Amino acid sequence: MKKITMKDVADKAGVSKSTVSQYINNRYEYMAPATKERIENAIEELGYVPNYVAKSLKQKKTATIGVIVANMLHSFTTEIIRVIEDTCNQNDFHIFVCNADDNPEKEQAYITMLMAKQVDGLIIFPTMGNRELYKQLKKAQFPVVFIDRKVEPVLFPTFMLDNDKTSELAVERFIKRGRTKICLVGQSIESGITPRIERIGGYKKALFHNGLHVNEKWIITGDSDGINQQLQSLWQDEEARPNAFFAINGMAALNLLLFLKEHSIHIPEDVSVITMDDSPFLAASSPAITVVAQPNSQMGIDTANMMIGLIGNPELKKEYQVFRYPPTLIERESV
Amino acid sequence: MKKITMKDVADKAGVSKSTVSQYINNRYEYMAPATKERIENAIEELGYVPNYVAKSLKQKKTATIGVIVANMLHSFTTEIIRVIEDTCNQNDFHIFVCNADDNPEKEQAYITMLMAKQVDGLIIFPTMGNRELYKQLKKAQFPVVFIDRKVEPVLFPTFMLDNDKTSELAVERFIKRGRTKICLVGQSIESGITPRIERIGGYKKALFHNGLHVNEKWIITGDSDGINQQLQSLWQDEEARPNAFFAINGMAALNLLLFLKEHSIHIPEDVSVITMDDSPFLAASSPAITVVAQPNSQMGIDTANMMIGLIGNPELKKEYQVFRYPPTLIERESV
DNA sequence: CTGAAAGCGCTAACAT
DNA sequence: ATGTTAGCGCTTTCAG
Repeated sequence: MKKITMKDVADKAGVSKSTVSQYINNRYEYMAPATKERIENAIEELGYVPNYVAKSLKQKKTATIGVIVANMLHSFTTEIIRVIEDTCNQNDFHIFVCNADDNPEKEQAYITMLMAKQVDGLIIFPTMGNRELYKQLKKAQFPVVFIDRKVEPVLFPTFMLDNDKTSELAVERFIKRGRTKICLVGQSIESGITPRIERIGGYKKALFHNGLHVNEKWIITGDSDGINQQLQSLWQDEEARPNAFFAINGMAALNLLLFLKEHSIHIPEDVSVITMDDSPFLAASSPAITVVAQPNSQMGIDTANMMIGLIGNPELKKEYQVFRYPPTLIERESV
Repeated sequence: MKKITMKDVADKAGVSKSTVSQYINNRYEYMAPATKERIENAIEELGYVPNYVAKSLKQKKTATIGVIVANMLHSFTTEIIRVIEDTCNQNDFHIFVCNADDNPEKEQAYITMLMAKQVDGLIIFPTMGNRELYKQLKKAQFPVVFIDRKVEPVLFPTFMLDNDKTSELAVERFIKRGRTKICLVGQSIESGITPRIERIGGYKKALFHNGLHVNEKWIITGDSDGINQQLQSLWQDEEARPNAFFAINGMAALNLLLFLKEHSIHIPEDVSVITMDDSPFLAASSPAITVVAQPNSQMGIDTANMMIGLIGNPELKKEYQVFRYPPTLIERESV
């Protein structure tokens, strides 16, 4: 089963390749209606599909955007990918999604691979471990947009949640309810991932503004095991027990919920809980969990549009501002 | 910022393009060490990245596999994508993921697009709406593998859950607990999506084998609204009330859980619940939900390996068997 | 309105 | 051990 090429269509229709090319690219202006029809039929009969690889080579553009996500098992991520895909499709771009798994080496390998594949631009949830590479991309004036996390200096347009506000929303909700012994639970901040650091910063600021002091013991970060152990030991000391928990991401929320369940600590009677990254299950669970949600769709749409704009006019500014999005509190039953 | 090509490297190293090509493709056999080093340096200094588009055009293969998923917001889907990506990467293939959104037209557009991009093969979660297209792919002997759903006749290797067994596991667990008024909840079966149909079939068989009769009112399918309404009206009639619910996918589970919550129907005191598609949240909720889980990783690995095998030796058989995977019951607190 | 021809960046015989 | 050459399938001037 030989591949059908443009030449086959041209031969069958009795015209030259270039005329077929015109047809494929919807430039019928000066084409005789009869010619057009003959080409149409030939394509139909042969089942011809144009070869984008050849087209891309010639045009030096692929109409595809590489998307490198930090963790694609996260619903936050998939929701954003989905709107990015929609927005790109509307503008005749395709996206090539890669999962860096929060691993800088994988990220680097994917960036190189996507460049080799000649993508027209890159949307990245940066791992924070490839500053040098980002600089090179900037020097090459390659279109890049960051989302969710920022890398200093801000070489590329960056779209992020207002993480300070996020923590403020949670803390003030707890205070309103009269719970001031507030514990924050999150994943490791060792690799310097901005949202985590900013949310902790925002938590401290919010406590301060409300005249509460920061208890370092009430800032728990780590992997599943680490979080669990710290939760355990924190709970030993009855004096030190918090009466409210703010989980700053889905994984931390899970560990927290599991811990509370195991120890038969009741929500909201014993402790209040607010988590981030809404999931339908959080609304369906008992009690339904109050969350701070982020405007995923808008962030995805804006990111994609910025990317498309950059591809159209790849003149990068020296430095960029970070675009911030306001979080919202979705009140349910856990506070 | 001009793109660096192989010619630039060749000039700089004082060799010909073909020698550079040899180097790039790790064929150093007959290459003088000095030459190798000069090329190495030239590449380094120039920051040369090979152009895969040109390579693909020449070699008539792209080392990329297209993956068309039915719904990428589903955790079942993302988990499988992840292992497919890993398996492909280990074999030096890349994957291009597209989200058909359970829409046959989108699926068709993506198939055409991916063919145009010259992918070497296609892994598809089929929407069931493109039988003709599948036949054409078969006729062209194009490597395709189906996952999750089957299309009759089985033109391509197909990897699926043993859906009969799935329902049997749930039904028998309910019976063991003494709950025989078992209601099944699922999404619409109008478009003929196999897992849904098979799970309903399996449910009926399991009831029959256990001497229970099938009550059509206890088979609820539809979209969120539809499920909700049917649940409402079913619950009106106290005589007809089931005492066990089997939700055959994540979305149905959500609707069910929400309904039970709203009506303060307690799990497991009032009704038993088993759902499908495990999610960490199901383990953390109160009560923790018993689920029937599928071996996602194994299915993904086998699917990817089959695809890679097919690409290596694209001789499709006339017809294929369906590879079935056994589900497992994860007992928690909801039965 | 249509055709001829050059070339995108790379690979793979085939020479040397 | 390295260079020469002929395309891969398409687009795009430029002629006619």
